[in-house]
Amino acid sequence: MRVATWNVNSVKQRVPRLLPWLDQRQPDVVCLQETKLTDVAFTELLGAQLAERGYEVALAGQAQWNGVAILSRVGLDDVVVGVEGAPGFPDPEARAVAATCGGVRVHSLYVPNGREPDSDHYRYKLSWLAALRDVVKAGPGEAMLCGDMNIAPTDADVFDPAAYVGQTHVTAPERAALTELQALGLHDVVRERWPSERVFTYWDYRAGMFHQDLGMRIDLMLASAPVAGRVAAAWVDRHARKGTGPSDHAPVIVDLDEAPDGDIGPVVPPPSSRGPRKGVKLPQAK
DNA sequence: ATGTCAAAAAGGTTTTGA
Repeated sequence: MRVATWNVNSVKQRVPRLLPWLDQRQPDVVCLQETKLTDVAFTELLGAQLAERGYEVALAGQAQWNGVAILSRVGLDDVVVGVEGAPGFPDPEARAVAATCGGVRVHSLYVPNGREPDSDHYRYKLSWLAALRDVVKAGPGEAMLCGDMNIAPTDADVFDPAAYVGQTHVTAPERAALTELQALGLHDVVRERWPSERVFTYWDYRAGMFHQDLGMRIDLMLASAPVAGRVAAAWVDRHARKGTGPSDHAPVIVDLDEAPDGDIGPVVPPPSSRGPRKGVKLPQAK
């Protein structure tokens, strides 16, 4: 099962990049953030084209800002919009949707930006993360938190730690909130796969930042242990940040091996019942 | 020039958010 997350920075503007990307990468589950559309407008824009590709869609949108979605072609059950108990700013914002897809509780998350440390928006971010932790804690054991966390977990996740001192995304309270979330048993599967590589998911549009690879890793896929143990690949699709009309974020893609209990998808028959493969010479009986 | 992009209200540009 291939799961991806992508902050598209307006799904309306990104249609010419999103549809070819779906066709090329063939993700089974896609978490989108910053769709910036109401659910009605999203469905009018993409409903038919996603259905054609076999995706069911769970939406938590609003006009103009924010907006998240989950696309799935491996089932989409028990959809929950929002984070129970989370604050608004001051009204609730469209920042979370969860669904069970292929046996995994998938969360598409757009964590508040925080703007300035110690601002109202920053406090909102921290409260929102605390509420998210409580929801995940009460949830099932097979879970993936996917999305734009607006936090760089460590200094290795920003191009120049000195340039970010005193700015949001890197402060100790934000990192502590992320650590508390991960303390529920979640694995940062991209960092675990690439422990000492330069890996970014976001590059500012300005000043040729992408071209110089001056970015941040703020889009994360956090998997509970049973899911993390199935990770076959985990990577950032930098190609999607190139070319004409990209988002300022690249997608993150994680491939999961089949669940060990085999309740995901069709059971492959054992080799003995499948007969010889083409081109394989069997010993001849005499 | 915060070397850009996107949305919306206004307005043919400015404000807000990232």
